[in-house]
Amino acid sequence: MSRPESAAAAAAPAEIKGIPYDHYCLLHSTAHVMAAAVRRLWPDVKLTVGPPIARPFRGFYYDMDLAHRIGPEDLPRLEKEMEKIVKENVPFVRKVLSKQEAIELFRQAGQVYKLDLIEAKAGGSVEAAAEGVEGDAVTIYQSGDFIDLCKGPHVDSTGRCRHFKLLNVSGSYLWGDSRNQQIQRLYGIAWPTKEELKRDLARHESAVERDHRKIGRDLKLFQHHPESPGTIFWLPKGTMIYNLLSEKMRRLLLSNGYVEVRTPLLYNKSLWVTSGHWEKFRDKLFTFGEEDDQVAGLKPMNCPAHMLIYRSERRSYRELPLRLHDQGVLHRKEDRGAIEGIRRSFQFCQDDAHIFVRPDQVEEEITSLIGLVRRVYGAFGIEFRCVLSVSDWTNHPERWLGTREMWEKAESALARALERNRLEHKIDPNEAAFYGPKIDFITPNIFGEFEHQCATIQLDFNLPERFNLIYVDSDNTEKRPIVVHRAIYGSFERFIASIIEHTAGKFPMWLAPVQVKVLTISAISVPYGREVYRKLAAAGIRAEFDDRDDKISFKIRNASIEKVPYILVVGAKEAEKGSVNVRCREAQDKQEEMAADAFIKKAVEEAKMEF
RNA sequence: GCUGCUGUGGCUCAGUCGGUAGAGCACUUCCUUGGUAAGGAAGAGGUCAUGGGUUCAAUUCCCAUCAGCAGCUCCA
Repeated sequence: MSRPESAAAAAAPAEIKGIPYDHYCLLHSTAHVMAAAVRRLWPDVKLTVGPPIARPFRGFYYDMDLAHRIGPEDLPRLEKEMEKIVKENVPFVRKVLSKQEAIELFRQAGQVYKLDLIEAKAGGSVEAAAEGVEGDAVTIYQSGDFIDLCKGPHVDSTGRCRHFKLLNVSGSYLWGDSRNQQIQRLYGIAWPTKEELKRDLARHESAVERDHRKIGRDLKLFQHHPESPGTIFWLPKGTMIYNLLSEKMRRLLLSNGYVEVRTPLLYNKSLWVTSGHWEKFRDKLFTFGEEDDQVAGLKPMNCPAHMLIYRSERRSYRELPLRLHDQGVLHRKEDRGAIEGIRRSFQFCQDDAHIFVRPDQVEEEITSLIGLVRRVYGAFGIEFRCVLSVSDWTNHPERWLGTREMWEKAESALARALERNRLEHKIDPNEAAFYGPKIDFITPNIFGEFEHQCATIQLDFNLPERFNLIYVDSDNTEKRPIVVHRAIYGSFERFIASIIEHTAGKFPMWLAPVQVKVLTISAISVPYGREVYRKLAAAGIRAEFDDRDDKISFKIRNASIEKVPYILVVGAKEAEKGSVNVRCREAQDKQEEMAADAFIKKAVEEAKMEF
């Protein structure tokens, strides 16, 4: 390896940005190869940054500005050019220049964005140090005639970058800042061996099949219509899932000290002014009415309504924690490009609750919440990672309500709770809600990378202040409660999207919209089949009866595509014995004949809810 | 919202180098009564997203709008 920075190299970390070290080097190097190939085809290209990424899939991209619009049809050509560079097998050579030398080098090459990086003018989300600029020292890597500003590390030579694939092209903002111009971004993947590349490509293909939008359409769970863009029409089977989750959560919470409320959708502007939504969340509010004093808005959150309920009585310290659960319908006017199937829509519904606590109750409450999250996600086998989102008062004081002191208190309380529950977590500055810091629980995306925010626990010292909430303490003095905003599923819509993608539509027995499908062999067996179907229904099993005039193999194929957990085949043989022939989704090659009543008993047992 | 791409029967997709369209699945009817992932036949179904423009003629070319997709930005 021609990496002269021996000290640094010796202490190579196990992984960088969640990617194993060696793979990181390969991805980064392949990004250079891609950029070099782009420059050969379109010499006017001006490069910005091209890092390895862990999300939405493990790969790399390179952001670049060039006159030619790169389309999908250009990718094969570009890949050919990359293959040539790989064949040339030139080493990646690291050099350290002074700032002045580097500026001279990139100025001559016409790489203006690299100059911005060196001179720290990039701004946005880009950090110069990550690109190889540290003090007066500027690190560059050269491979053949291609030189790039880069901190490294890299593989030893372009010959290592043989197994790659370019995936797509899209737009991105210069320096990741939406106020800047749009440039082009090329995505790719790379692996050390052909087999690994093949496996990853297969994963990308199967991801399309797991996509909740496709499964939602195929299994008739939900649909969308242009007449109400960005919203969801829940079909009977999707509604079944929705209601089961809703009911299950309701029971879980009611047995954990919550009470449930129902609150209006529409409120006067004055409420939103009081809550701070008018100031900090205005662009997401759907509003009605022209004259200022008559303006009303659809709620984007339930919290202000719950503040009103809390404030409606004089509260004692003995009542706390007061936990108000609300499955109210929320509306948020999202950016059009942000809506995605049911995962993000204009209208949704959280398994929301606001918990009013005394300061001495915060940590315990959060601990028990973490327990509930673990219980629910464990039941589905969905993994999560935690992120502590905090405020950034230094750079964006305008984004937060209240005072810095309040925020620091809230943030350290959350950090302590995470510590106490031994939850590993990342800290994300500048990502807090406008009223308080939060712990988000992130679940895997379709590639298995942690991406989707579902459960959330948010601490709020601001709304109690704004709504002037008080309780009477044991010493008969008035005190201010703290509010915990929390959701376990997050939203039903988003959680269902995750379940669909996690299970690929093979819902667990208790959640499957159709649990059992009874198929008749021929017309003779219809009366017996109907009898079995009725018994199932009477036992509370969600069953369907397929007595159509079709061959059994055809009906089995259909039921299999619908991913029904149990298929019961009934013919003359079964009718005679009072049995059913059971075909299980999880072991389709093994069919088992058993007494109809025995199967019903087993199905009822398995259909019991799991948390 | 921004950049790029897409929009043909319910679904998946052909096609028309400008002369108003086709398949498979699904649907209806008939034949078939068949034992573990597609039996056969016939039929019905589309003003080719919408609105303009160019043209003798537009589903096809151009523009706009709407909707969707890949990202960016943002979030439950």
